[in-house]
Amino acid sequence: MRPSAQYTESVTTVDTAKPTLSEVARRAGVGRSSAARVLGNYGSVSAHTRERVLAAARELGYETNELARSMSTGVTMTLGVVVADIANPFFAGVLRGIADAAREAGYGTVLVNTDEDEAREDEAVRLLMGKQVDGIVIAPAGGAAADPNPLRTAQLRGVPIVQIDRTLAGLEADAVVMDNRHAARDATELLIAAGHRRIALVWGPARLGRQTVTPSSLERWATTTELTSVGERFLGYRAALDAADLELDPAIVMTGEQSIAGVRAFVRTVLATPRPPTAFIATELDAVIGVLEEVHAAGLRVPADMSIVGFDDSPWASVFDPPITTVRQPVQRLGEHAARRLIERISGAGGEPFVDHLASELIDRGSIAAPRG
Amino acid sequence: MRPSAQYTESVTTVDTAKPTLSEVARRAGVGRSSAARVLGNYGSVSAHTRERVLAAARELGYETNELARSMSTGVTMTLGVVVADIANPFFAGVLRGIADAAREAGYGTVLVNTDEDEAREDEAVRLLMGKQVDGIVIAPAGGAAADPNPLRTAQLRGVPIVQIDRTLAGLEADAVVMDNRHAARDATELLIAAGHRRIALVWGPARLGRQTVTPSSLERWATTTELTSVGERFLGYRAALDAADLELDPAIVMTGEQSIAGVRAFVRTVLATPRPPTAFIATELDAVIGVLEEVHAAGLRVPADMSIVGFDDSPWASVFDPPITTVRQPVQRLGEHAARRLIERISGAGGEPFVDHLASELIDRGSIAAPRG
DNA sequence: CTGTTAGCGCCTTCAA
DNA sequence: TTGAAGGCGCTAACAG
Repeated sequence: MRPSAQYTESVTTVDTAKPTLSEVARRAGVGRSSAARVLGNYGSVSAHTRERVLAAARELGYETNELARSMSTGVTMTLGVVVADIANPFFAGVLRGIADAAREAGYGTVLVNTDEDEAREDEAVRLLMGKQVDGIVIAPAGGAAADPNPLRTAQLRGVPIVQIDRTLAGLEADAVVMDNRHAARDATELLIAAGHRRIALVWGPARLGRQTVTPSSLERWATTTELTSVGERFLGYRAALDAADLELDPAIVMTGEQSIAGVRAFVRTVLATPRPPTAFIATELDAVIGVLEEVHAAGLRVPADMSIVGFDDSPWASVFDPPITTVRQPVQRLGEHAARRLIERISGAGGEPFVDHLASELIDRGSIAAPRG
Repeated sequence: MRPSAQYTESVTTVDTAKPTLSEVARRAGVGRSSAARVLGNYGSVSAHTRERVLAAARELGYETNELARSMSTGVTMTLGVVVADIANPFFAGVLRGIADAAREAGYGTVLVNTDEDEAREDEAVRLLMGKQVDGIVIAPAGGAAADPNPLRTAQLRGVPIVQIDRTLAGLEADAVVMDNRHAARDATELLIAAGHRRIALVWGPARLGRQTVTPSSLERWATTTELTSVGERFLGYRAALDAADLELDPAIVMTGEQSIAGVRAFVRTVLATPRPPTAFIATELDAVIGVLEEVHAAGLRVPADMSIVGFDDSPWASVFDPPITTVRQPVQRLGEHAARRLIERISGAGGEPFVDHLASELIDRGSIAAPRG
């Protein structure tokens, strides 16, 4: 006969609903607050009551209602995460890092996708605020859209925010980003070192539009406090060209629609040119795929006829023939840093907002060779 | 002068904290319940009060506290999701589907990773229950570990559960899975049709261990109510062989450590055999990568020397040279189905638990050819 | 249509 | 050490 057998009847009765602290207290024959003290372990209780309460809790299968707890403590132990698309390996890795670091610190994670849509992003932040998350990790999509911007409001309300992957111009919040500028510069320099002089960038900043790249338009890019992966990669690319005294030819910097289709169109156009590039830097997964497709379709061989460097490493890149040289980004680490930073802020860490730059790694495989003739 | 200018002072005062329904009511000069009625839009209120309340809410930047709402309604409008690893493209896609379908129905999503660890899974379920989620989507890792299994307890407590990707033997809950058996059978038949007679399966069920595959051991697999992707794929493979009167050779069914390293070891061993297989079916992303690596390392050409069919399609597979024939699984759809089903159950839908099988698509590209002479 | 009165389950003074 | 009482912000019956 098991110790709890005597209670069997009431157990079966109660078992079907969620037992509350009061029920545990009653069954243990103690006051609610005593039960609360041992179940929430705080305050002090006699060894005797503690055991009685614990036993009662076990028998009832008691599980504390975090909602109620949050209600009275004002803390939910929950982090909100807002990203464009969790199906994108980049964000998936980041989320993994966030979730792990959060869990380690006892925090849960609620997720919202926005597809880079500002309205949905605002909605997402509002939702998270409604759920009373303790902090928010966000890859901000656009500028502050509405005037009473939910993100800023959240800050005002005292909810810490950590930006990832990008940075908003007017938002005074911590950020964890890749060191995209360096990564792109390294990639470009690797190609230059191999002898390339005409290196196409796929894709570059969409905003460049059709306008010629002037020193002043570039200056804007260089001096804004806003960080975008595309913008930074462009600047790194440019810096490398500058350092090598190579001219930046806007014709081989993709500025159109940022999609696989856009990439394919751009690559096809550029290859049909009198002076086609001898190498491509593909700054996104989709860019890599698009370039690979079109280069292949054009009957060019990598790296003999065309050199390629990609971003967003994948196991596939290494089994490719030839293995593709890529920039590997510590996505998971980025997520961990962001979560840890956020939790520090939640815990009251002060100080100016700062940007955490994570170095990525250039994995030199076999997709670069000297340019033809 | 903007309409709210007259309130500027109090706005600034209050703006820094989260305004409550009471404050809105006070400022609007109405009772709490009236404010509650318009903000929660239920009951009926005069147009006049409604406007006053709305105005006050806007001025204060009021946002309803979902926690408190949940507290009194007993509903959180939140789905819990438990998966092995969100960084895995399969689960990432599934999660995307879940999140989308959930959002559409007004539900939020909280995520927990388990790394296929049963203890962490139990912990995860408990956590979700603590957060009072309305339902749980789970890719169950193992058998019901502890006796008071959290998952079963959750069910007892009235929280609906939908299993995805796999199925637990004793769990009476809905499930949404891929039709792995058919997919594997189709893949195998495609190879057989191309003339292959020795087709290796990478990987197969780990449990097969070193034991010989006997009719009875197979029967167990076939009759259990437990569904695993590996097991089902193995059965599909076997069914295709049976139908073609081909013998199943355990030597070319991988049963070891399910990892890239395990795959490489297996492939190397099998290739060194007197009668190596002429084709590989790789049932996981990692299996595909491992096979590709080793086949390449062995100097074999695809598909001339070796045919390959993979699972878990990827953009990379199509830009590969040759493009890899793969089984594409509607991962996102799987997530959507699971979430919808779960929400139906939450909304009170009755009926026996049932299993929803999703068909996957065999994308025939270029990695299959007739076996060498 | 409106305000009053109770809770939801927990934490937290405050006396005892 | 322990219990009683009040409150977190909201919804929900209940009168008026």
